[in-house]
Amino acid sequence: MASKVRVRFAPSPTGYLHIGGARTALFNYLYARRHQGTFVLRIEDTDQDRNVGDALGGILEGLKWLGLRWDEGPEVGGPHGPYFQSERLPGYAEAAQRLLAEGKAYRCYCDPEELKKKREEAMARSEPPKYDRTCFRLSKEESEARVAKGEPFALRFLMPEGETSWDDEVRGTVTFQNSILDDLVILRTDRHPTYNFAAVVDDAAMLITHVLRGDDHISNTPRQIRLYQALGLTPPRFGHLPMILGPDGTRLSKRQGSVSVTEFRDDGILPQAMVNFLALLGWAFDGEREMFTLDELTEVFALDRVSKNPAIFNYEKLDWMNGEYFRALPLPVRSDMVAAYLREKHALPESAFRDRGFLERAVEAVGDRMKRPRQFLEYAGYLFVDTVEPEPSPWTELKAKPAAAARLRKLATVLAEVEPFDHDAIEKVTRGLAVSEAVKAGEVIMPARIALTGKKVSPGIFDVILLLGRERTVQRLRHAADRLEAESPAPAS
RNA sequence: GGCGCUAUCGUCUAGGGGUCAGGACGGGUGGUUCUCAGCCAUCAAACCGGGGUUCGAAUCCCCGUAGCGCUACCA
Repeated sequence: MASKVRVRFAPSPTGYLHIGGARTALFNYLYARRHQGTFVLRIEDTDQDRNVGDALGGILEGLKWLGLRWDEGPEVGGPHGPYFQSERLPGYAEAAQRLLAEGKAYRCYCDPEELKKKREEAMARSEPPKYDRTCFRLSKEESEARVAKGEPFALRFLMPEGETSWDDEVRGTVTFQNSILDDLVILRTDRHPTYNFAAVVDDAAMLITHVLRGDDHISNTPRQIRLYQALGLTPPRFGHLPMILGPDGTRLSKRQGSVSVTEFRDDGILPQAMVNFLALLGWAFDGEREMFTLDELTEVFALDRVSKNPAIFNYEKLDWMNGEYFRALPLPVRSDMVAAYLREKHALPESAFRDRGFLERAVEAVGDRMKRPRQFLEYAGYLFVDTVEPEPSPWTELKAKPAAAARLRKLATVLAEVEPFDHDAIEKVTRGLAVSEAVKAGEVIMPARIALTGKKVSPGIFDVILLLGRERTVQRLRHAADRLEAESPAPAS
């Protein structure tokens, strides 16, 4: 048995948890749980320029919402902390110093602006934009002299000759020629480490055994492996997960839809659905079964079933899956979610849905028409207003039926008297009216639906009537009849 | 430009020398029904191209092509 599995998710604090990051975190979490390992959360905040206010909050919030609890990291601590790179600076400096002392790194005094210019020129000449090792060629004396003078410098790693390859957990053997790898900067002028260096030092210090990350890191891997070797460390296993692309086939961006898990949450997506959907992006169980809870996923997740090709984010399928989970929720839970939605969006005055019993009955009536809380008002909005203004198309349709007004009146009359005022009795008199009118039930029901809800689509009409109550039902039916007669030309006699 | 990765229905994918190439989303049709949703049934929809290897290739190999990624004192 190899050493205990330790994996990590290492986001930089950008303020929100990106969907791609969430998938990476999920796969790491699943791998850890599957192997009774440890899931570490580490924050890569070494770039001073990019650090902003509450950059961490959104990420922690997103992970918690998805149910991905980390075993070590911010808020929970652990034996390999601190878990913020900004608090681990001495470690990087020490490691870099060692490389410098061993001749595996060298000081570079080049001006970043200058380098950038050179790089662009090289690109223009269509040559590989590689650092030209100007400072590597400096004599030891000169280099020392310049430090002594207090000249600022960065530390560069001296990339060895040869080639570097590794056995990737998802792609098999990957090989890079070292000649195309740069002498990368490991310590910046400001004494902060760069990403590749910090990641290596930390992954080693935190005893990470498997690095599972996005495909976009694949060309960082040979550099990191060389860094491990230079530091006398054994590299972990690497596994590169396929990218998640937007519908247009390029990197997922805001232009193409939501990209942060918080946005999805605020849109009424359930964490179970998000987790399930994300798991299926780049991984499959057997190609048949696709509904999994987080716990079920931890039982069956396997890296050898991770796909190699990039996956396009399919918003429709997420929506479908969300519906599956949402409909399965107990009524009170759905009702509470709808209430929370109405409150947060100020979609209705608070008083309109204060009656929890009523709201719950309305949610029940809407039933599986709803895939997300925000769809509630589409199917039940007319319950919370004093008068309905019919939508133009149904109203026109209604006006085309000469007998409609009279039937609405008759329905109003029977409903005004029916006892008890319950679902079965209402259904009985309504259908009875259709029989006595010698028409199909729909000929009574559809006009009633339009009169009562203003729409062509609604929950079952008897539920609507019951919810509206006798008073409002009768009033709306009569009002619609009045209006129909007023707007129609007088019938020819 | 260089380097790397990838290539099965529109999308997510299963399969991995002999299959009617399977499932799901989305789409079509029919049924249930007061509409819609749901449910049930059903249909259409794919192995990037070219060369090999082989009795046989979507599957293995090579070459193209395409897409994506990386090419920073960002992560």
